[in-house]
Amino acid sequence: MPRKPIARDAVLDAFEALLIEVGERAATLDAVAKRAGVSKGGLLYHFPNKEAMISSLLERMDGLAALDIEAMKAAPEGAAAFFIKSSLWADTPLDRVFVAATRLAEVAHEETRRRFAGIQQQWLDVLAEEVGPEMAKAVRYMGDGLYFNAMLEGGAGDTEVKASARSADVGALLAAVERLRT
Amino acid sequence: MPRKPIARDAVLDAFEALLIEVGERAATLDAVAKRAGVSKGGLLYHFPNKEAMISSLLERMDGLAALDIEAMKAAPEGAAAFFIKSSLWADTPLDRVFVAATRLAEVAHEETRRRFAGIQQQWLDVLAEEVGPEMAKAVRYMGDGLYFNAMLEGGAGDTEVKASARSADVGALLAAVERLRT
DNA sequence: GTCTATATGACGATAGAC
DNA sequence: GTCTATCGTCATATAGAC
Repeated sequence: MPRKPIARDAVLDAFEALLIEVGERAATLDAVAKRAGVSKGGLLYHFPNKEAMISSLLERMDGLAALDIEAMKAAPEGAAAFFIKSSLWADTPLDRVFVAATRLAEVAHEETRRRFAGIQQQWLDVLAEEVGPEMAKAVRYMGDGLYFNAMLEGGAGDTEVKASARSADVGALLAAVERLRT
Repeated sequence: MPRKPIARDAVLDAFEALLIEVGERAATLDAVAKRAGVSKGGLLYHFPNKEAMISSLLERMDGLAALDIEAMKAAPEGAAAFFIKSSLWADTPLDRVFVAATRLAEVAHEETRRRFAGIQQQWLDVLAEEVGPEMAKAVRYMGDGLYFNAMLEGGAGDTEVKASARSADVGALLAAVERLRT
């Protein structure tokens, strides 16, 4: 029963971190290899080309998203409140892949966009069960907006200040969700 | 009283269109020149380097955004409803610069991020006057979410279908805004 | 498995003709 | 003002040693 290779994951972690911190353009094979502590040749042994690396990142995203959907369904505070709270950047593994993958989507990477659409639809379905299809949309867009702002900041300066500012906003959004629920 | 140069604007339009349709990475000087119908050398006569082209695009964005803020303040249906409606992609000049500029922000372009932050703050101020600071945030994030989804699609396939799907969502969001206003 | 070359091809930018 | 030609740099990917 062989364990999953470690170096491969380290490379993927480095790719993810660079996408988040410096954007798609600077997440080059050279930079990823250096950050992962391997040579470029070593990197390309694990992933024959860059597209393969992206594919693996999307696999990781789908896996973590599936776990998140389950947690959302089982959340005691309700799916809507869970969704808003988890739309806030918390540096979780899921947050990280999401932001990383968004950097790729912005570069017009079609496969990435398709994956996002699939996950968003699942969220919407769960939300609709709780608050109805109409209000589910309002909640969904609020969460997307929260996420969008986290993503726009990325590794920019003063990230902590902005992140805590958004954290305060979550209270307002949860209050809004309460009012919409009735 | 010399009119503004035409070729310059044509180049800027081409740059904007490419950012929207194919993303930052493919919006190269070669591609922009070709689309604008000039040679690369011709392009670089108007804009000494790529950064200058980006600066001009951001100037265009700020100018159009200022007009939008004024319209928002004067909107008969109220600022919040105006904001939600105008967050929908409608292929207006402002919509176009926004999406184009977002492509740059995603690539960790600091100056672009700063401009966005400035505009968002102005929106929030106007919204707060109408519905109070707390609910202004809810409205703002809904609008951001709407915008985020339009942006994620970009020039992707089947854009029209998705755009009309979001158009239907606006009704739900306006209903939500009504419930939050009271 | 991981490394050091190196090939190949873009991209941004400059020089200088017209 | 707009063009062609070209340079320097950097990115992806390949070949082959260890």
